[in-house]
Amino acid sequence: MARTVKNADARQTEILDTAQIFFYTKGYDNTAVRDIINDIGIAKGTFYHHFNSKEELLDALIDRLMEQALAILEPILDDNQLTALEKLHLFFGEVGNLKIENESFIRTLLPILYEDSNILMREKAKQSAFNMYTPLYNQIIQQGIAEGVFTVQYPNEMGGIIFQTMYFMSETLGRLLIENENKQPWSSIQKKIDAYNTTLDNMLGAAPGSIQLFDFEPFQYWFERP
Amino acid sequence: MARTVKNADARQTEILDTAQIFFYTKGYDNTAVRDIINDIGIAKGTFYHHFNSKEELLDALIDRLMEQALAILEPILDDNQLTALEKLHLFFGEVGNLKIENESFIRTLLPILYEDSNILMREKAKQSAFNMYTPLYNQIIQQGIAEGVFTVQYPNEMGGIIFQTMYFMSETLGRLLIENENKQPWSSIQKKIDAYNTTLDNMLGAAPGSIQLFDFEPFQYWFERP
DNA sequence: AGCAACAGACCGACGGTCGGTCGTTGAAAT
DNA sequence: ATTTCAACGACCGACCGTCGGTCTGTTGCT
Repeated sequence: MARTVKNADARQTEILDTAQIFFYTKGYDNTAVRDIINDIGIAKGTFYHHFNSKEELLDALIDRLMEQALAILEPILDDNQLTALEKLHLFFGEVGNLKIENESFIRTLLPILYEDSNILMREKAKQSAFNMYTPLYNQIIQQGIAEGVFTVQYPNEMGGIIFQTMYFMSETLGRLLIENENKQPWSSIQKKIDAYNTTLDNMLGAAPGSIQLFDFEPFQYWFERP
Repeated sequence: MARTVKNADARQTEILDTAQIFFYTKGYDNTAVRDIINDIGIAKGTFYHHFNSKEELLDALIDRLMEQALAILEPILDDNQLTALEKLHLFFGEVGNLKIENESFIRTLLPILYEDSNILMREKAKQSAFNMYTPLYNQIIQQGIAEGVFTVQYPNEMGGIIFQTMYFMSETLGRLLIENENKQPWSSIQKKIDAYNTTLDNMLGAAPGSIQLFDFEPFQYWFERP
């Protein structure tokens, strides 16, 4: 095969980009290294020259995703104009990609993401996200305490717990969005969301109704049009 | 090879027993179907006569584990002598196997359990446990509300959230127990546990100090002797 | 010349398949 | 009541395709 030489960074980016498309489309386990290299048009040896293993590729991909997320989150965190509650809501909305323009992307991604064959990717992403989010949340919580809107007994321990709760909420709702064949009425979904919001209020010692992680309208729209 | 015939149930149990030992010792991914059949002394075909796939074996094993757990939990749940708080604490202690006599077993199991190569097993177990625990917790929560010790706005949604929080606490502590090379002092571990207990108090609207999921003494002992 | 980038034949291990074997069993035939 | 025998299903193990990963080179840039 014709040989084309690129510098290492460009080739790695090319592999990462292609892998990301495959992982989002077929899932990690169901994507063979062969799929990726055939699509790019490189040989096995080239791939393993840049990555020591398939799993290392996954790690690199997740690292990149985390950097991209951090690039969105840090400006929010550092914005002195925003209250702690506003930051919390922005954190969830911005990176959760809960926007109407992302609908078709999310609708195709979610079923793949939650397949059994994609567990490794999900788990690694969760671990990385946990490590990234925890200090950020801790900072927001401290700000909230300073503003008098949060009352937290163990502030430095709370960021991680908040992340875990939000993560589980996302996972629960994500799975509902997939499985929902109009089985559950919107009211019961809304109740679940309210329960999580209330739980977060209680965890943070915030006034009832402080935490509102979802804009209901677009989300209801998603649920009722499967 | 010499041929021995057993009835289907006996053979399946034999395969399950052997698989369990291997999965607990080497992990799911690192156990080959060949390992299991060689150990028992049966052929490939025999295995696939009883189970359609390796993953189906895992599912069956987890189902069995859940049944065993349920056999412990239901008598506790149905015991009219116990308060909601007592049941909650028993639930955690009994099935968490947090007993001194299990120490060596847990010390060998945990590192295997939390290996990347064991994610599928962990995830499936979590899903099954979630489905099993949620209604049980809901029942305890209702009892607690009736007893006046819990104040919960969304009782039917709370069981799942409680499970998730406890699950994450277990995972966090389990990982700390593995990784801990005496890095973290006991006081910081204790603080984490306290944070989770307080969080659960807040989530359930219980009086501060109601939830005490750990006996500190044996657990501290585990942590300080790695 | 030297070295990073690339190529692709090759390897062992894996989960799973398939055609066939043989012990067991229950009902029909004696 | 005993014998026969066909159907059943537990069991066998050679075989298959695919996978991640290795190794021995070759190419082209500096």
